[in-house]
Amino acid sequence: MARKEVPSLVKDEKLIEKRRGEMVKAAVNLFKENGFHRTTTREIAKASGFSIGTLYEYIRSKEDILYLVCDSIYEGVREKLNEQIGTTEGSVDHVKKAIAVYFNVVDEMQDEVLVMYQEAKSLSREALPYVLKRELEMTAIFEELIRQTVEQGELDLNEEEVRLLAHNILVHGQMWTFRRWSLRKEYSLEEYTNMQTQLLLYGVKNKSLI
Amino acid sequence: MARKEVPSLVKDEKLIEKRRGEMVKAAVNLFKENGFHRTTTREIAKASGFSIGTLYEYIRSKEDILYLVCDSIYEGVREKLNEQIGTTEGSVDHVKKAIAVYFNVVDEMQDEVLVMYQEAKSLSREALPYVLKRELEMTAIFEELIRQTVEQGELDLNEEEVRLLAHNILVHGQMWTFRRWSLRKEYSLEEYTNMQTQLLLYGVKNKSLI
Amino acid sequence: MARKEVPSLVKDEKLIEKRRGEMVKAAVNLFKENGFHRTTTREIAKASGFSIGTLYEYIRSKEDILYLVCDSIYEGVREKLNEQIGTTEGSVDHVKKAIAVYFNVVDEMQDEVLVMYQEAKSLSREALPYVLKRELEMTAIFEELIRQTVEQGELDLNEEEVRLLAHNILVHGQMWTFRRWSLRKEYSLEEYTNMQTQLLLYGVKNKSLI
Amino acid sequence: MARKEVPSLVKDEKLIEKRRGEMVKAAVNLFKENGFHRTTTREIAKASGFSIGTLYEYIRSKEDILYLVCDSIYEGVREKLNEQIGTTEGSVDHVKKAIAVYFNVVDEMQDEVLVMYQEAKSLSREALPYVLKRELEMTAIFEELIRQTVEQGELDLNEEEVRLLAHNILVHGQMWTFRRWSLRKEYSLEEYTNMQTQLLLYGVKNKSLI
DNA sequence: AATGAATGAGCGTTCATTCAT
DNA sequence: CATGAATGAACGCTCATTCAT
Repeated sequence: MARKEVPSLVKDEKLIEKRRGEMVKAAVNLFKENGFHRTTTREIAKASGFSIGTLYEYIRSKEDILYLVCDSIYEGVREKLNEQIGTTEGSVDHVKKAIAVYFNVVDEMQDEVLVMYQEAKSLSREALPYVLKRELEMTAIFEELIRQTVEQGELDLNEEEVRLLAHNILVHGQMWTFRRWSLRKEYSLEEYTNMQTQLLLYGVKNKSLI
Repeated sequence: MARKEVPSLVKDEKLIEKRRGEMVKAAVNLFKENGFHRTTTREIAKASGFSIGTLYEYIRSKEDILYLVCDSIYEGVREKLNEQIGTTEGSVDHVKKAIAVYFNVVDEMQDEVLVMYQEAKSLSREALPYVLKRELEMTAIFEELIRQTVEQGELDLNEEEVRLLAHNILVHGQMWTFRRWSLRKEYSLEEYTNMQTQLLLYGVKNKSLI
Repeated sequence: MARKEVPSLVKDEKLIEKRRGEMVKAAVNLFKENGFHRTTTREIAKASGFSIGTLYEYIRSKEDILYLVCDSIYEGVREKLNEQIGTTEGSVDHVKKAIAVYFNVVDEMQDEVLVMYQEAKSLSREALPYVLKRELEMTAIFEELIRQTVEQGELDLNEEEVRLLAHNILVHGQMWTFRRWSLRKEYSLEEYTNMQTQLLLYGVKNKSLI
Repeated sequence: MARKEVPSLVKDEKLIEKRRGEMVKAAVNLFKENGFHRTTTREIAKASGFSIGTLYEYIRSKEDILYLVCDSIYEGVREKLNEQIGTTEGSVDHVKKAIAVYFNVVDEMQDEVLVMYQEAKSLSREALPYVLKRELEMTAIFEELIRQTVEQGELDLNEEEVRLLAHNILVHGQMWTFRRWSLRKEYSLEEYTNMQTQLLLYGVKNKSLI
């Protein structure tokens, strides 16, 4: 199960790529504003600069657009992540760096990320697994990094904790977009990143431990 | 800004309360299954046991129902929380207890919680603040508890960290519903609660600290 | 398998009957003119004096209208036939009478009959059998009449021939509508009836028999 | 009024003939399966092995294809008929032979015949007469044959009866395709041919005559 | 002569909402 | 207070046809 094939009536693969890119871009903006259900296919066509007929030359259904949007956003996030993280032996510093990079990417693409997490539920039972797969792939990046750091002896976590920590990192990134109505008022991205990194890795300074 | 007033054509306040309760109950079940947009007012009326005409005697628009649903779910969570947490001086044990209680409540009402977080975005700009307010109230419960624990000297956090920790607790509860497709496979609620409590309060056992 | 149930959102059975009657009437006229596929649901709604929304309160799909149209036409033909033929012991005179009555009915309802035979093929595989059943019921009326006449000893036919003759009568009736572009130019209904009756029952005066 | 001229953007007459032949062949198969209205021009182009653009180089509109299809089917039936009947002086045996041949041809081309009679009504008022003309030409073949047989003194029919009998023969052939859902269950082609020939020419053995 | 991307009018259908009873 | 028939704007989608290449 790699990526879902979305059939098109147009034959030129290059053109498909290009046109779909334009459509996805327009769709993201509209979904951002009004959500998937409140956005009409005509609006998407118009905002992409195509007729409704042309839109349907490149997709089969409105839901295809949502899938392409989700897929494209994941791809965007992943790409930026890979660019900036690179592969190294694991270390706590590297994990911290990765968290910062990830939070940065999420911040840059906050609208897209928000759209994806809020609308993905509208995907059909057929398409959903492909998107969840992508989410797991992203989690896996952090899992691997943490696992290596554990292997290097810099962190002390069992396998289950590794996975949960990776989950938590992902979620805190998403929350920066989900709850921005609240978080943005209180923290800058840098503050949020520093504080969450601190809490994620060291927890609360806790006198009861003593 | 307390609760939003939803006007009704019916005068009898008792009746309004009762009927709306029935409508909300039916609506939650339908939203759970099909989401807000895919649920029709006719379906809600039918599932509530009323005619479509009667439905509109008690609300003005479909969105009113969504508002009432969100409000009612928050109320449900809050009620259960208050019942089981009570007010005490703060202590780390008390915080742990509260986390466990909260995660439990979220687990019991997982469908409702999911509905609320996924559909609230469909509320109009007018209604949304009322719901976000509710979210802040819930955060405040944990903030207060943590703040007291800090005051008791059992935790060492500044005000910003108090708020972020409260926020994180909330988020990890929601995450149990949001990401259940993945988490449920790996952990039981108890495991999840224990591990998250551990990570939230003590962070990762971290040799680099030494 | 009696008649196909066509669900309606409206509860009042009397009203359903009435409204559907109006819709069918309007639809027949439009189908006559433009055929089923070229007629839009909006045209049918308008010609019935309803909004498009009201139309869909009484039917589920455009095809339902076609089914109701076919059903209603068969019912019309059958009713008129039963009214005028009555049940008697079979006799050649009675058969002749029945043919004349049937041809008359077909002539009166020629537009409807034409519509039915030309458009029934557009019914779904699910609905078609119900309509074919109706056709067989009509054939059965003539079969029975002929069979009785054979039993009375006035005609000499085996069972297969009885059925084929009944079938031929039906077909010659339909032919009066199908090929009216040609037949009408040459014969009046009375002439057509007389000549076909003659040919059906006595065949060609045939010297080679001698 | 011979055959309708269908303009083409292509000059090469040979090529037009060839390409249209391929298009018609593909179209017949598709119309058979789904009817004229449910078949798209794209499907026809694809099934013919051409692009949609090329299709429109050889016809002006979808309806042109229907006309060509009908014309081609008539031509096919006529050709087969001429091949096998030949021209002779009329005789009852010859008429019987012609009926058998015609029923055979109709049986062989039953799908095509069905398509033609069911879809011809979708032709525009402009094209329809050309197709009806073809039908009359076919009737004329039988009229002539019967007329000759009358002249030979083997049958006793006036001119009107000649024409009606020819009509009836045509119609009974068509009915073998139209009503095959019923007839095929009861009779083989041979039985049907024999019985109809019997009834057409000799009518019912009728004791009331005596 | 051949291609196929582009077009947009028009289709069948839905559903939140109203209002006469 | 309760009902449910009526409404029509708006939706997702199709497909015959055109025309630049």
